[in-house]
Amino acid sequence: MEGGQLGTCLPSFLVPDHYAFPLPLPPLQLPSSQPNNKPFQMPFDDVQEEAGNHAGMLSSSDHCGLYPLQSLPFGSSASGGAGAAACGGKPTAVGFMPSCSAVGAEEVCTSVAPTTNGCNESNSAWWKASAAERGKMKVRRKMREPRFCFQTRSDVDVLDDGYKWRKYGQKVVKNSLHPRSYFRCTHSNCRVKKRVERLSTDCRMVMTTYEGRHTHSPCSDDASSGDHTDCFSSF
DNA sequence: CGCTTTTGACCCGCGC
DNA sequence: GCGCGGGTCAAAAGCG
Repeated sequence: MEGGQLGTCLPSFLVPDHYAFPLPLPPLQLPSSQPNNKPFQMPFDDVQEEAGNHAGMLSSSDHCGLYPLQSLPFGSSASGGAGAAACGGKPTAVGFMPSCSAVGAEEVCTSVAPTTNGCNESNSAWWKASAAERGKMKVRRKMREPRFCFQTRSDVDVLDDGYKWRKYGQKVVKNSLHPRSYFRCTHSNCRVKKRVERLSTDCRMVMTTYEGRHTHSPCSDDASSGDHTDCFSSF
């Protein structure tokens, strides 16, 4: 079910060192048959504006396939047409902002669960909470995890980011032609979730949203991604 | 047989 | 308070 092989290039330059990134940035790799993939990322957090500024420094560094979404309408810093300029020469990215409005305006994370404490509530399968634990779930819902979202042009819905995911739900959302899929990291004590959805404006574009931080390296899950250790160690 | 996916139901937050 | 919509649960089915 996973997509193509992992990439080897990690855009660590996108991440401000003080920025509480939700998870090690996945070395996403799109199917090699899609040379024109132009994924772009968009950090979601209460420091997103700053993150955006950092991202703005690397407009020319697109060799890794990831680049910022400055055109997203978040905050006052988002200027409507900036995207076109920021993404100039990257036609696949420009023009998909529209439905991003739902995303861009969407979540701004307000709480960042401590990486370690975040998992101490746990059991190997925290989501299999008993009815008695539902109360905790409610609280958890309010406390949103840091999120990280990006879009890619790909034929496959789920990109292989080196982690192992289990699908736990799928839902048709309003104003979207395609259902949204919900995934959880299968690793013990890891609460990271991922949402995958194709844009209604362009079915080739896949919007992926990560929520939470991985408490492990992708290598521990998937031996095939062992050669990405170096990339992740930078985090 | 164990793990994953599917899918309808349920829960909860939010806007009106 | 009510309805809507998003997110999650959990049983059943599918798959290797």
